[in-house]
Amino acid sequence: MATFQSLPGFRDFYPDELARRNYIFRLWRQTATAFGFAEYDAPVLEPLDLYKAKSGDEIEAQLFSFTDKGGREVALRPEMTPTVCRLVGAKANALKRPIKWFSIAEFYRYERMQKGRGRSFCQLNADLFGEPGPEAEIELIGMLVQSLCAFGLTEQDFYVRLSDRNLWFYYLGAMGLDELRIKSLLGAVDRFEKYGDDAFKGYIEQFGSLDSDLKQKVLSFLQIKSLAALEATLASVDNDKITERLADWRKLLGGLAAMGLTRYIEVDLGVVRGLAYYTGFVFEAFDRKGELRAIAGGGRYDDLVEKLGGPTLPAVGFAIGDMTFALLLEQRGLMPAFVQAVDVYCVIGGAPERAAAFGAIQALRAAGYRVEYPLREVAFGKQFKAASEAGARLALIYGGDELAKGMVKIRDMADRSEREVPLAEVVTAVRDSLQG
RNA sequence: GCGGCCAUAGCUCAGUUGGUUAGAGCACUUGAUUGUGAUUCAAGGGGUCGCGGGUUCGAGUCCCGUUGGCCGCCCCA
Repeated sequence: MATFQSLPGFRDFYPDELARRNYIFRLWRQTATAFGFAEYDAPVLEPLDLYKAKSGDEIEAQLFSFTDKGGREVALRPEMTPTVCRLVGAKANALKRPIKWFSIAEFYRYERMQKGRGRSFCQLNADLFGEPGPEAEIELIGMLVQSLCAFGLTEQDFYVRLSDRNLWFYYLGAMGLDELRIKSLLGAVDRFEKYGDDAFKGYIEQFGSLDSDLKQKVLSFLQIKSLAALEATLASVDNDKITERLADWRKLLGGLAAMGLTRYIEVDLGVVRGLAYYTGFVFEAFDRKGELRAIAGGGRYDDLVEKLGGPTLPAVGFAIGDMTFALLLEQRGLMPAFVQAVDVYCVIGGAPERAAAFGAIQALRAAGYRVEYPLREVAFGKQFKAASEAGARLALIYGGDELAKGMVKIRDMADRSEREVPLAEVVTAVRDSLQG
């Protein structure tokens, strides 16, 4: 047993695991780039206050935080949103709108480990700043869906639940409730799926009682699963904000429909997301089987840049975590096997042949081919076996017989055919063989 | 922070009511094989049985603690 282990909840990435992570990152990056998002990165370590500012003590308890040698209170980043707000806020006036940025980064939370959750994990974060209308949500939800579809996932595998905190506020506000009561009720809505009626306990403790008519209205609102039902429920409420908001909904759903994404989207007012900084549309992606925790989540946060000291700047963002996502891909058999196949394996007879082979090996590698050869003298049979195990498409045979004629033998590992080419023409011969 | 289950080789696991020097398969290395790759055969390396304490003539095995892992609760940005 090794003396040292990685810290609890942290992951080592051995080559095959890193290959899988790189695969996920590569398709995420490809997708984000296709959607016109620009990649950024920032420090892993941030001032603790950056996270204290926007969240409460519960959040702070799950931070990897400490005092550095200069006496600064610092924390490993638990999420990207405050950081990206800091970056955008600092240069907001110089950045061309809309600002579309993404990052793929590692985060740290001091939490108990669970399936799909560790103390370190990676996320794709995408954010769009400067667009107050639902056009921003269309862009981000479209990208979210494609970030999952890029791996072969379909509407059979996942769906996106779409909801709106604004409409909740307008609806409950029109009934005369103040902000405090509305926020408490939203907390209950968030928990209702899990706890049923017990979800309202907090509200009752806080405000003494819960009017049964109000409760009925909340319950029927959170069960709304379509735009039509939403419009029907709100038809009786005469309120300009609600009318405008329903227009936003139509624009958002219309845009997503035009992108062909309707089959991935489910309107579901039961989703409100716990986090306080969301201010409008919110959305979460889940696996259809309901076996895993949320795959992705996001929403609008129009006040956060300003709260963190920047200008007023509307924003929408989402994040996908790598752990649950990788579990989903594995469950659906969509995680490819990664074999680091080489293009060419050089079979080398002895010391003089080795010297001759090295020139070609260097030239082929410089030309971009993956070339391997045995570091030590090994019997021919072993070398062919090694070539085969390395997945080589070609074997270059530097043997005494060939070199005596000024030739190299090229063996096609798949069909076992062989031909000889002059030493000086090895690179072009390899190129021809690999292209053909 | 709370609860359940678990811990023997790199991996998957055997290991009898507590009894001599702790095993298998896979993987790895080497050889059979000094010019031709998926087989086969042989040999080898690798374990203070997670760690610490206790019971016992004797502990991988029983007891306590601890650390780590898996799963769930709280939480989930």
